Amino acid sequence: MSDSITAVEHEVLAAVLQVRTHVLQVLLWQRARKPDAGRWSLPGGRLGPDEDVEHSIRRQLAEKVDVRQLSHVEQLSVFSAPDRRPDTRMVATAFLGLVPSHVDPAVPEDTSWHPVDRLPETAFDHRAIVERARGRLRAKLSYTNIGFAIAPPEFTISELRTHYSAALGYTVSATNLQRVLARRGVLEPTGETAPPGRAGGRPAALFRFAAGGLEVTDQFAVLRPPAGPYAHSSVR
Amino acid sequence: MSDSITAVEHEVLAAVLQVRTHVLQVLLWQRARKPDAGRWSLPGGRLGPDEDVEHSIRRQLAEKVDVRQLSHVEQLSVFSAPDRRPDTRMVATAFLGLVPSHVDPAVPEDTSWHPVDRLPETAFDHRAIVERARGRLRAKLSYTNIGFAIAPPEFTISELRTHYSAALGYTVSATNLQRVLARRGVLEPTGETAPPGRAGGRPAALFRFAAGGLEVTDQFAVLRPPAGPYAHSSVR
DNA sequence: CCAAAAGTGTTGCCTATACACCCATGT
DNA sequence: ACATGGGTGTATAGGCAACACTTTTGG
Repeated sequence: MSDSITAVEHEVLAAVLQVRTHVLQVLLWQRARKPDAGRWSLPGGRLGPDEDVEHSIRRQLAEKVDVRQLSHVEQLSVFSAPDRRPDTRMVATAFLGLVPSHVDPAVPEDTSWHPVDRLPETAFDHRAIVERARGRLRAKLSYTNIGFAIAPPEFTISELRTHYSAALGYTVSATNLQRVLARRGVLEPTGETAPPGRAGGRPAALFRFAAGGLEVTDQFAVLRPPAGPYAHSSVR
Repeated sequence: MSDSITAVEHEVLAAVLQVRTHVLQVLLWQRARKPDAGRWSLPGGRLGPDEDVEHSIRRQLAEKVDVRQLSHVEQLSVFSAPDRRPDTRMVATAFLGLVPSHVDPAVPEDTSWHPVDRLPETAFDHRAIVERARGRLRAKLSYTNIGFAIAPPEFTISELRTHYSAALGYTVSATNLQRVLARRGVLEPTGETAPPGRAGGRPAALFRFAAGGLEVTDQFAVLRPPAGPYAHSSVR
C-alpha cells in the first residue's frame, strides 16, 4: 500500500463569468513565467493552511484581481490528473464565480476578460474548467433562480433576456422568459418603469429578483413524492 | 501573500451506496485508532503521487474493502474545513459510489453496511458526505438513467420499483415508473418473463436498462433552445 | 371460479413554446 | 398618424400522477 507521506500541493482556481457587451466572458490573466508563459490562466493560487477552499478562492480573487463583488461562488470539481501541470504535481479545486453585469471590477494589467466562445490559448487544463463552468451556469439558469447573479439589481425584461441569451448561447423569447420566471415567483415588479429609448415605444416595467440566494425553483420533473409540495428544496 | 510552501494532505473518500434488503445502505468501517476511535468511517485513503482522484478512490476501494464491482463512481465535492479532522489538516475529495443490488462484495471484518437513514456515530464530517451522496443519487434518479447502477442486470417492474423506492425514501408507483422510463427509452424488454410467486398472479415481464452508462434523459425543463431536439445530452 | 399480481387506458392537471394581438410612448 | 418597442391572450403540445380496468397466472 502506497500511503507514503506524499503531501500534494493544492490550488484553487475560479472561472469568473460575467455578461459584458452582451457576451459571456471569463476573467483570465496572462502568465509571465514558465511553464506555459504567455498563455492565459484562471485566477487563483495555493490553498492556505487555515482556510477552506471557498474562503481561499474568495480571498485570492479579492487579493489578486480585486474581484470582491461576486454574486455567487460554487464549487465545480477537482482536477487532479498527475500531469495536468508539467512542473509540479498540483491538485486543483475549480470554482464557478459570477459577477453581476453592472459592476466593473478594477483588474490588474495582465488581466482581462475574454469571450467564453473564443478563448485564447489557455494554460494547463484551464480551458476544460471554463467549459465546465459555462455548462453549470447554463444548466442552473433553467432550474434555479441563478439569474440574480448575472443580472443587475433592477432590469427590464428585455435586458434580462439579453443576459440569459448571452449566458445560454441562444436567443430566448422575452415573452416566455417573463412567464416562466413570473410563475415560479422568481421575479417581482419594482413598480417603476424605465424610460423608452430614442425611438420611442412603451416604457418597460422594472423587475428585480425576489430572492438573494440560490434556490431550486423547478423541482426535478419526475418521480416526485406522492403529493407534498417539495418545491424550492435546497440545492444539491 | 501567504503562498508559503504548505502542501496539504489530500484524501479521497467514497460513500458507497447499495440497495440491500429494500433499504439504501452505505458501507462503513469502524475506526480502531484515535482520533474518533470506535466511530464509523467512509472507506478511502491518501491520494497517491501518480493517480488522479478517481483512480485513487477506485484503487482504494478495491484494495481495502474489495469492492471492485462499482457500477458508477462520481465526484461529489471537496471537504476542506481546516478543522474537519482534529489531528491533521486534510482535504478530502468525496465520491458517490454505487453497487448493483445483486452483488455482495466480500468486505473485511471491521466493515459493514448501514442504512443511510439510521447512521451510527460517524467520524469527522463523514455524515455530511453520506447525505450529500444520497441527495445526488435521489436527484439523478429523476432525470437520468442512473437506475442501471442500483438495479440488477434484469428485473421486473416491481423489483425495480422497490429499488427506486428504497433509494428515494418514498413509495413510487410501479405503473408510472414503468411509463416514465419506457417513454424515455431507458428500459427495454428482454422478452422473458419471471415466474409468479407462491400466491399466483400474472408472470412479470423482465426488463433491462438500454444503456450501460449514465445519460441525461430528461432535458432540463425550460429555456431550451427554440426547436432542436437537445434530448440525451451529455452529463454535466 | 376466485384471488393475486402485472400491465394498460383514460382522465385531469400542469407546464412549456409559439404566435397573434393589444398597449404606451416618441416623432 | 405611425413606427417602435413592451406586454398579454390564446392555442397547442407534451409530460406526469392518479385511478379504473383488463390480463394472466395459481389454487
